[in-house]
Amino acid sequence: MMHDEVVSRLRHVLTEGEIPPGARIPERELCASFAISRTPLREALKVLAAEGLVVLLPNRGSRAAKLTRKDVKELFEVCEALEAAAGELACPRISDAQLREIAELQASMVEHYRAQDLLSYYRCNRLIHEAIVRAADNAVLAGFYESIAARIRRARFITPMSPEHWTLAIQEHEGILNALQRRDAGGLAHILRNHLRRKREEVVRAGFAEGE
Amino acid sequence: MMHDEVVSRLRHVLTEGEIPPGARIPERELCASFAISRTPLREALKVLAAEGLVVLLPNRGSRAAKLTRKDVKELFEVCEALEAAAGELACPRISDAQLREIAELQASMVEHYRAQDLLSYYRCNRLIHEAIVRAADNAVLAGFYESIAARIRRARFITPMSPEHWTLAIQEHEGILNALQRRDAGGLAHILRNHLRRKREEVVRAGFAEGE
DNA sequence: TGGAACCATTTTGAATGCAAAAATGATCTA
DNA sequence: TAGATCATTTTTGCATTCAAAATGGTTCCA
Repeated sequence: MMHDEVVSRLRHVLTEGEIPPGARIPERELCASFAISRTPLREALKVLAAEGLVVLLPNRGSRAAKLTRKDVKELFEVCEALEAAAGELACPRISDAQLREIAELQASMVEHYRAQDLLSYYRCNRLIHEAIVRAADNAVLAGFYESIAARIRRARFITPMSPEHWTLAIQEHEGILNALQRRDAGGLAHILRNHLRRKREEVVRAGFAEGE
Repeated sequence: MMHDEVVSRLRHVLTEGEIPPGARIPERELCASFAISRTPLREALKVLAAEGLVVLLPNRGSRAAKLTRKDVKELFEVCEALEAAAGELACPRISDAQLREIAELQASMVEHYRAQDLLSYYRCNRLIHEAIVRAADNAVLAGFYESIAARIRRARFITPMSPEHWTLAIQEHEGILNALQRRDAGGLAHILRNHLRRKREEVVRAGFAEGE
């Protein structure tokens, strides 16, 4: 198995919640389940520790990182800056095909909203944001965004969504698509910032705390 | 030796130019010079590969990453967003002591400019930018900034600086300090963006290319 | 009975060993 | 002599091993 694949799989295990935040990471079990030895697994753990998904306690093993309130605040602050930058860069760079793709995603997202299908809604939402970042055509930015998003995702997963927020989020997304289509970089950046700020409040309000 | 220390030392070896970009990383030599075995060194290599300082070629060892023109462009684009965000966040958060510290750094930087001491100037410049990021009080942002700056630094080190650019940079820094003192978040973000954009042009103009 | 001290077990972090892949270079052929 | 082929050496990636540290449990004594 490729090194990057181990990192990806481990990241998936951590982000998609199979190991809850704060829990010990069972080195031996994961070795068995990935069918690799401790060496490559430990390499992957160090990489994810550098990313902030894992905390390494010297001589006491590794744990899935907990998100403190401050972490959430910091992650959202940076995410805001990155998404706004992505939006600004995407406006002049986005292709018509990419624009169509986002419009389609937007349409199905609205469908899921109508059907009150939260999970499918989240999936579309995520795909749209990722598509915007991709349209910015900046690998460094995309990497950082992925890393931030992975950490935030866990927090968002556990927050319920109030009907008002949901409606508002849909409206904001209309604005995002609109700004993209008009190639209004400044406007898009502004909307994305507000969008993120609201999401952040939502997460924080949801009484979010995994411990400090 | 602590794991993080190996990463730091290796990062230093790579960024401060002891191993030129594109060069093979001599695993055995580094093991000897750090007095460690291959396992912890390889762990550090994977971490730095995730950071983008090292490229791992499967079964063909690791090399110090080369910066292509596109890399430089991408790094500066992200750096712009991060520094602007840092400036915005720093304005309401910066303490008087931190402000004084930056003012002092600014003063000695001007001194070095007068003395045409480029190296000392660079050092002060770097410390100022780092101080602003620190004042933003956001560990995630600081981590990303450090990672970006480490990669950019090598490019900047090899670019000479024209007298006009240097004078302009000094002027921009006056503006930066001024905006900080006035706690003008928007203004500071704007100046930092321009400042970075100019630095980027400088680097690109310097015929920068380590290869594609 | 409560707690401290001690020992066995487990876990961690790093060195070493081993098999597979790549680089090197020596030989052979046209 | 140039190029190809194959054996040798080196390097890489991973599994295993080993020492040190932490954990857990038991015993012993106040």
